[in-house]
Amino acid sequence: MTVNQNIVKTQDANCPHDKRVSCGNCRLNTICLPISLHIEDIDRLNGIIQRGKPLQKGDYLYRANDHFHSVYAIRSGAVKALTLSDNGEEQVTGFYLPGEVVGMDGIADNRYTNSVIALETASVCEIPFNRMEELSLQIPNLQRHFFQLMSREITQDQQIITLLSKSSAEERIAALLLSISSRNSRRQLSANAFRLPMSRTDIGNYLGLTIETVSRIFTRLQKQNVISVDKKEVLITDMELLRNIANGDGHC
Amino acid sequence: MTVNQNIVKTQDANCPHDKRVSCGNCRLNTICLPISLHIEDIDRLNGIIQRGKPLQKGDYLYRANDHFHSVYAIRSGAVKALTLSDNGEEQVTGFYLPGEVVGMDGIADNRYTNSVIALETASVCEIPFNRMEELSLQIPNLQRHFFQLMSREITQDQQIITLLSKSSAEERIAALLLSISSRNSRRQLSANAFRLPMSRTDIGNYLGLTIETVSRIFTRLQKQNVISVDKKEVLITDMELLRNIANGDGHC
DNA sequence: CGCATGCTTGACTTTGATCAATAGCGGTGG
DNA sequence: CCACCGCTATTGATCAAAGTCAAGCATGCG
Repeated sequence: MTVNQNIVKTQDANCPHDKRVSCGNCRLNTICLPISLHIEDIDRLNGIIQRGKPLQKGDYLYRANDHFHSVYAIRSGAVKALTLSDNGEEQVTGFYLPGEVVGMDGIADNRYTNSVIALETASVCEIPFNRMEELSLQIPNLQRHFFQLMSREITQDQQIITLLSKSSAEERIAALLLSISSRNSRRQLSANAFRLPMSRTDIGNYLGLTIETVSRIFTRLQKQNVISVDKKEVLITDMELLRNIANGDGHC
Repeated sequence: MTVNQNIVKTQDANCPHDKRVSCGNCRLNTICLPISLHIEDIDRLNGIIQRGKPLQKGDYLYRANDHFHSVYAIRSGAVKALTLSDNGEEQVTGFYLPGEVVGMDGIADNRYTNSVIALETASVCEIPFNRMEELSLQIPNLQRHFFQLMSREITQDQQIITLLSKSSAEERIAALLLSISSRNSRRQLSANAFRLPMSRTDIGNYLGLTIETVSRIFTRLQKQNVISVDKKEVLITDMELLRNIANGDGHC
């Protein structure tokens, strides 16, 4: 028994896609769960959560126009969300990393407006929305938590709006790098060295730039000794300067 | 008595800023309330709603960083929401017309991230959020309604992201005109003739364009006989063409 | 009336898009 | 093993859409 538990523990620690996890022992629960939830309430929430087999790179988690029934917390890996615009081209609306939640766009009309695609092998926790709603009626903090989650999505989308509306190509790239950096450090990973899970094309699409511009900015930032890029590996060598660039003080 | 009631009724019909309104008799309740709410539940919701004196043009409904305690349904007039970006300039994040709800950005961190300012004389219904939450625990449809409201805000913000990321200046203006048009017709107003409540500066700020570009696009659309503009009065003369322009088929 | 404000229009500049060529890399099969 | 392909990324040359700068006009208000 003790031996078995040790094995499980070891696998938990080593494999980020391990299915045998509950919210109670999940390393990400400070990110995706409200801090003020009681242990027994966490167990009740855990009881409704479904964990399937991991998505492979390129797999859809769901597609735009699918019937909505769940939101999903990313457990490992990374995904992108994208909408089809009226004239038919894709718009990447967000990248989601472990601990973050996708799918809330589907609540309004009971259909997802985004498609979500794995950028690399990724596992997710499925939260059936109807059951979460029922549970929320009994656990006020859970209700509050979901209101907050959705509100945060709103404020983040509005930050993207500001970025697209007001910032130069260089500022947009800098802001994206800083966003990924801070989200990594929230998960106890390095804020300075990381691997971008998405392609240049995805970055360009997300930031409203062409792939050529993205590439040029990366090399320019590298020449300015702000970052060092090797394919998808990024090393931020001058965090302070990167912040200045993101805030538009790059050239003044 | 009968006479008095008639007077009240007359004022209701004539003055959109009249305070003596309840959700039950509000002409906008199909827009801002869930259809599936029972009459007695509407009364309970109405019981927590506060209606103050109207805002005058330029008045703040609340300011970014204010402590969050309420969301607001616009009853009459129009308001704009704006954030301050990191480098200090304003970004208009939305225009809100009667029946629409502002303030949900404040839930995440108990502080508003936007400021909201009246574009013209406007009256609002204040919905204290804590009391709405309590009521939601007893009225599942109300909980669902707020999830949907917030989800709709998310999908709308994502549409703006797509607009800013992918569309030309002309497409952005066309899309804004169509948005206002359809929101007007939802309130039984003309889809073709209306008054823009916001300035050219606000439009440019919202759409990521300079005021000069906004002005030029308006005159260009007018020369193409798509719209007719006189100051803030807009007449859409070719709805079909305007839709084509918004979808990027304007020149192909 | 004179001044401030908001809008329009014109001339010129700049940023990022477009077009095009090339390089690197992983997989596949002869 | 290496020749070939497909895909992604980089780099350069040119172009165009929207920004900037500047001037002028209309409106409204003390």
